[in-house]
Amino acid sequence: MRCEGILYKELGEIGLKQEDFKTIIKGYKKIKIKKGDYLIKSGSIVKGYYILISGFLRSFVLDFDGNEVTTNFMVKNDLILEENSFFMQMPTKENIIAVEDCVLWMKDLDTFNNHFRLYEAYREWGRSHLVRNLFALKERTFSMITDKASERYLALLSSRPEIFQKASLKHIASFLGITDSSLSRIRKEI
Amino acid sequence: MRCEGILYKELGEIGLKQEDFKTIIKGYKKIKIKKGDYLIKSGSIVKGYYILISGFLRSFVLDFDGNEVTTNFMVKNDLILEENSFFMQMPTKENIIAVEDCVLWMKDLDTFNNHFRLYEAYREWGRSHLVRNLFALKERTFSMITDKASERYLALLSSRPEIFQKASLKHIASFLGITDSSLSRIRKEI
DNA sequence: AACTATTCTTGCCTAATGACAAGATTTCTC
DNA sequence: GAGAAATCTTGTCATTAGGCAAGAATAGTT
Repeated sequence: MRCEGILYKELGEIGLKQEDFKTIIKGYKKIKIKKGDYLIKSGSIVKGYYILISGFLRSFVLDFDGNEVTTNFMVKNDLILEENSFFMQMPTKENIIAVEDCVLWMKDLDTFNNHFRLYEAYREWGRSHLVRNLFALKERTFSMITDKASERYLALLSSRPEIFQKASLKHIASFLGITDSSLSRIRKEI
Repeated sequence: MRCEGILYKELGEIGLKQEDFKTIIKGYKKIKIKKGDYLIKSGSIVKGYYILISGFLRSFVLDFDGNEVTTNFMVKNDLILEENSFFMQMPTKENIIAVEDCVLWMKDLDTFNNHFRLYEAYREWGRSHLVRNLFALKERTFSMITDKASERYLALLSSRPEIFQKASLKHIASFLGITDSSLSRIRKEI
């Protein structure tokens, strides 16, 4: 099936035996959500991690005044994992909303833990995802400190151009840590 | 031995059998470094993760112009883990330098992987540390976007007061993402 | 197509922070 | 404890980005 290609791509190359691979694959359920639906809602406990088959998602948190601050965008093939809530089973502060209709693979914590215990290669895979997320976040924080908004804008434009096809400038601005007016002016300059 | 108290505190409560606990403890080597020494140097491959027994450390990266940007401070009991370099065995961009003489427990990757494979409780422990680090980093990034410098200063002052005893204002300023002059003015206001 | 809502741009003014440099203060070293 | 080095403060001025509000442009809806 076409959709499973993503799981093969993600998990097919990490050195699992054929049958173990099948078990792991079976642990995923396919789910669909509509544009505007929430995949994760602030205050709830995240029940699974996801791999995005198709569509586009945006995550955000609310600041003190209730304004949305966009924390990330997720495109096809991305792993969607709110670590703190998923692993600790605590209410999350994050919201993840579908910007377009989305199809995803989902795996719940029990299944995950089971497979994690059984398969070393799967553990490696999970760990490397966590590490990559951490690394990306560190880079983002660093960039917030050292680069000015226009530089962050250009960097994002060249590293993740898909975002600009699907997200509004308002949300991109908030992801960059600036207001939409400022982003508009920056774009005018360039 | 007094130092081992930290390991007991970290690892004693995670539900390991007595003998497994002993094996894990034995995997640590004690190391000492002097004030001004580097625990981790940019460009090198990190060979272990550490638990700080005593002393104070500061991590930083260099920006484009070669200026230090302080990324964190580490106090007694903290876990010191440069995930990307340790797990992926790639050269790190981070530097970690001893602000005071330090004593640490260290565990290398092979030993870690071994124990990680054998003991589920140890896996849990490692995972929860990664998750906590990620969470803290997310909070920091969020704060960089939503709070102004003076608020970040006050938040740091109340959440991690030890830092103000041991780090210079210059380094604290850079951790907060501002210049030392700005920090000086902020402190004057308050 | 007409209406509405949302997004995006722009103007004007203000606030926050940086850059640079000069002193003041503290710390370190011999 | 004298001198050097690093740290911290302060002043002046420039730059960046925000707040607010009004239009322009776009998308969504019936």
